[in-house]
Parts: sequence; structure tokens; C-alpha cells
Amino acid sequence: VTAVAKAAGVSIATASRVLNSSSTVNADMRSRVFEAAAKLGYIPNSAAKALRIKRTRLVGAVIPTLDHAFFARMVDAFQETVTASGYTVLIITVGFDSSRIFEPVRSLIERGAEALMLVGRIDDEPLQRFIREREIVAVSTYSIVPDAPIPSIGFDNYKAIRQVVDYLLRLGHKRLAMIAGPTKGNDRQQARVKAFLDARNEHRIRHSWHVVERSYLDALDEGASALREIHTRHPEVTAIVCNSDSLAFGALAECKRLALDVPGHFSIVGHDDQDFAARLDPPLTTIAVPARQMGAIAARQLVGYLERGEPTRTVCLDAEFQVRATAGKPRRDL
Amino acid sequence: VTAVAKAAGVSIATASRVLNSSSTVNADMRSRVFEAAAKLGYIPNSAAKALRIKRTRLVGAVIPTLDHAFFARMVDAFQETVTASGYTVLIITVGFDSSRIFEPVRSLIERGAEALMLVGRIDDEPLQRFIREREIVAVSTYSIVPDAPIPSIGFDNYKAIRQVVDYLLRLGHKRLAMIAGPTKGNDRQQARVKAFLDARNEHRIRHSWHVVERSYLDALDEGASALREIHTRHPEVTAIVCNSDSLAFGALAECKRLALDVPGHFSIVGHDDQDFAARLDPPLTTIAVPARQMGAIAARQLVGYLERGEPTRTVCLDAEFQVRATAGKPRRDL
DNA sequence: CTGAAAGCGCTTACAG
DNA sequence: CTGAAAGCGCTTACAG
Repeated sequence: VTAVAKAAGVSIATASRVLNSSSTVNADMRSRVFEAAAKLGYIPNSAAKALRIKRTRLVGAVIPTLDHAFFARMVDAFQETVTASGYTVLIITVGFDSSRIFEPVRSLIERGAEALMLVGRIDDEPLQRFIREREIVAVSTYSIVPDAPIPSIGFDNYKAIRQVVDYLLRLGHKRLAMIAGPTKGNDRQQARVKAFLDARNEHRIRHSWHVVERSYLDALDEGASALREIHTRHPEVTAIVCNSDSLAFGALAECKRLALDVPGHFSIVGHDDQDFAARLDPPLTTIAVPARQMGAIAARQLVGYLERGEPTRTVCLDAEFQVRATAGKPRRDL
Repeated sequence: VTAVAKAAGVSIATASRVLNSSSTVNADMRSRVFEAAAKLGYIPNSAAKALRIKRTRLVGAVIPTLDHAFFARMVDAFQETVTASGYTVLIITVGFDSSRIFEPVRSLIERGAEALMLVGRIDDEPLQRFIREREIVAVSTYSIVPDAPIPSIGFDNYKAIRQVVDYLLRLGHKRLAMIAGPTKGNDRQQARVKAFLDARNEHRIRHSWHVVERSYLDALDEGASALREIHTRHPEVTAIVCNSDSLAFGALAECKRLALDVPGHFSIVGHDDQDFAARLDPPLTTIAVPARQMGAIAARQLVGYLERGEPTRTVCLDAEFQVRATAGKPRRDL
């Protein structure tokens, strides 16, 4: 502003006032300031402004990875919404294990993030304390975390899988397997595995059910290799619940390669309802997950809090079960 | 630092020095400062630091969208690399049309971005001037832009498509179609369309070739509808070049639905070699594009410049043609 | 309505 | 090695 003020022949206080339209200024001075600013190509210094007004208009997004359709979509929507309100997003990826993410999150706060979008339950004790003590405004997404210090914007991961398993049970399946993503420090996966195992116990099924855990990296390959493992080591299994559509896709492709009919030999269910799910052959039965919605709601809540002090709150969204063609009755020979 | 200095009983200058390990300080004072900092849970104020040292360690990523596997992967790698060097990324999505992105980019600079990763040729005249006059450090990715004021880290989009078309020509195809992405303000698409049309002209083919342009939103659906359009309006076409694997996937799925054999009836080629390409049925012939590599190299170059003054420079990567099973000889009746 | 001045939280010559 | 002081570029009481 100093340079602009000088060029316009006004005080720097006045220049600042017109540049921020913070109070009424003589029309003549106003235009002189604008002209000077335009001529000089003036760009305000956000750091100086932030230091002075103690506001950065920066929000942070802390996610496992962007290289995963779900998170990419969620962050895309988050970024769009937040930007529309004049905020900018600082982004950092931390992997799927939420038990050691203190440092990256702290660095975002140090950078000036005024609020955070996190994913799932935070298993990092120092981070929990940090958020509590500093009263950092944050929402977690993806799962609903009861009794958490911060609200959740997500869906019931447990219930969604229960619904899937119950559906398979009703179709007559008795021996199931789950291809899960990484469970360490990942409450979504933990909830899903629990739902899977609980269903078996509650239905008093005597057969053992199998959970095979895989990385989400190269999920297609992992799905394929998991399918092979199940097929050879647990040939009695008739239905497979996959915790992502990519895993399911890989499993499905592998079935095709092994000439195993779906759903004739294996019933397969995916998770997420990615864009390709409905176009798979056969169309994939899966769970539709509101990724963009979560990002947008998280964004609106954080901005609503920062701009108008509106409290953030838990929102439980629906994850709709999409019945398509990859799950059917179990094969005869069992 | 002031509070820490007071708690440690040293001057703020000393506190600052130990916190930044900028010069040797008496061991005793050192530990007193660290203790005080730990007890107070001191977090430095980046804005104040930035204002003082005129460095933010912020870099900006300006991309069309995150909701697209290619960009998500590229940004994921970019973010990882940049973070490993102590930088943080500011991210903004601007859509595919690069002719009106001045404002968002300017806002990133205002936010303190010290360098930028852009995508493709910048068709925004004010932005070009802005970058030139302010000598903003930036690299563009995805395509190679000759004579651009900033270096490119990408591959030859024109050549890649030429290679595909030549391959189809050699297989005996004479009537081709291309399903393109949005071309407005998008030099990648423009280069590909040009490559497609040039091939026809240079080979003196008398048949008309068709380009149908589609959005990248809901690319699967767009691919499917484009396939239908080609099938009904240009039934003589025997090979289709798709400018993304998602478009190709949609087209392939639609062929299946219409009982059109691939490659028997239509040969189809994709673009990007997304993870699912090799697992499609039949496996998709496509062009492998080094998304993560671009992001990582862009990151390394920007950091290298900022840290060590190393000049940024154009890097032309390879886009490897992946011959798989969706392209074959043209059907008999033509 | 306008301007001179203080101060946001840092770092770094400068002097000792 | 250590400290007092200046100053980064802003905004905003405060006084006029």
C-alpha cells in the first residue's frame, strides 16, 4: 500500500481503506488510489495482512492420498466450495494410517490453516490433544465417529457392510470372504471388517469366513491376487465383499481370466460406486458413497463457522446399496 | 518467540536463534529455550516469518480438476515431493479452459506462492504478461509448449496420437473417428485433434474422418453416447481413437451392450493407460502417460530453483504406446 | 473523511 | 555468544 499511497498522493491509511473498501473515502481519492494500484500492478501481501488482522483465510485438507478416486473427488468438491468463499486450501497427504499424522497436521496449522478437513477417526493421541487444547476447528469425513471431539460428515460404514452381508445371506450364501483395504489406523476398514464378522456371529453360521487385507496401491492388482488367494485357499467361498470398487474390479477381471462365472461361481460386491461400476461386465453391485457431498458439506461447515460462527455438526449421509448384477444365488455345489 | 524468550529468561533474539538453529548459542540457554517452547506448545507464526524473511515456502498447483485420475495422480506426486522438501502446496482447480485463469492464479501469488505448477499452454493473455513481467517461476505440465515463456514437463501429445493413427492405418483401417475431450483453451486436445486430421491428409485418404468432442465430466457416459453417435451417424467407421481411457471404457461398454464386437466391429484405442486399462475386456490398447513422473519432476524443478537457484527446464517424457487387444484389423465389409 | 502512528510476530544486522 | 532495536507490509484505533 505504501507505494500505491505515494503514487496516488494520499496517506497509506487512505490507500488501505479504499483497497479494502473498509470505509467511505472521497470519490476522487478513491479513483486515484485505484488508478495507482492498477498502474503499479499492486498485489497485496497476504502475509502482512494475515499478521495484522490475524486471519489467513486458509483451510487445510488432510487426506490419505489423492491417488484414489474417492479422495480426489471429495477434495475436488471441497476445494471448489471453499474457493468460492474466498478461501484457499492447503493440502497434505498422510497415507491411510491415522495414528501418526501429528506432524503434518501441526505444520498446516503453523502455515496458518484456520480450520481443517480430516478423514475418519484420528488415532493419533498427541494430535487429539493438540486439537482439543488449541480448540482447532476441524471436521472429520468419511466415517461417523461417535464421542469424537470433532464432528463427522460421513456415513455409517458398519451399517453399509451389514446391509451387503445380509443381502448375500438372504441370497443363500453361507461362506463369505472380504477383501479389505488397510485396517491399521483406519476406522472405516475396521468398521467394515467388524460388520462382516459380526454378521457371521449373529447369524450363528458355523463356517469360517475369511478376511484378506490388501493395500490400496495398485488396487486392481491387489483385487486380482486376493481373488486368486481366495479361490485356491478357500474354494468353498461363494461370495466376496470388496471394500472398494477397484478391488472388486480386479477380482472380477481375474474371475474372467480364470473362467469363473460371476455371479455364477462367485458373487462379488464392491464399494464406492465409482463411475465405472455400472459399466463393468456384469454391472457391479456396490455401495454408493457420497464423496463430493462430503467434501462440499465439510467446506460449507468450515466456512460457515469461520465467517458466521455457525457451529459445525455431525452429518450422517446415506450410502445407498446399488443392486446390480455381480451378486446372485450361490452356486449349486455348496 | 517473545513468550518463549520470556519463559526461558533470554532475549527474543536468542530465542529466535535457537528455534531456527541459525547460529551457535550457549548450550544451557539452548535447552532452556527448547524447554520453554515445549512447555508453551510454541508454534511459530508463518505469516510473521514470511513477512520478515520474504519467503513463504508455499508453491501453487493450478490444475483443471482433481476429479480426473490423471490430474489426481500428478498432483499427488507433486505434493509428496514438494512436502518432502518442507514446502506446502496451495491448490486451485480452474477447469479445462486455460484462457480465463488469470484471477485464480493471481490469487495464489497473492497468497504467497513462490512458484507454480501449471497445466499445458496458457492461453490467457493477461496471465502470460503477468508471469513475464513479474518473472514468476512456473513450469507447465502435460504438453510440451514450444516458444513458451516457461518450460514444459510433458510429452508430445501430437506424436502420440500420430503413432496411434499410423498403427491403425497399418492395420488397414481407412475410416476413423476420434472421441476428443474439450478442446477450448486446451492445447493437449487441440494437438491430438490436429494429429488425427493431419494423418488423414498426409495419407491422402479421401474418406472423411470424424471428430466428436465430449466433456470429461461423466466421461464414461460421454464415451458411451459418443460411440452410439458414431455407430448411427457414421456407420462406415471401423476404428475409434479416444482421448482418455474413461471415454474408451464407456465406448467399449456400449459396444458390449450393442453386441458390437471389439475389435471385430470397432477397433478402439484409449489414452492414459489408467490402472484399469489392462484389465478391461478385452484389454485396452492405449497410450501410457507418465502422470506421477510429471508431478514429481515439476516439484523437483521448482524446489531446486527455490532452494538452489537451479534453472527450470523443459523435459520431454515418453508416452508409450501400449498395444493390447482392442485394436485389430478392420471388419471385412469395408 | 483523512492522516500519523502503533503494532501484529518474526529475523537479523549491529554493537557490545 | 548475546541483546536492543529496526523493520518486513499491512490495518486500525485515535485524533483531528
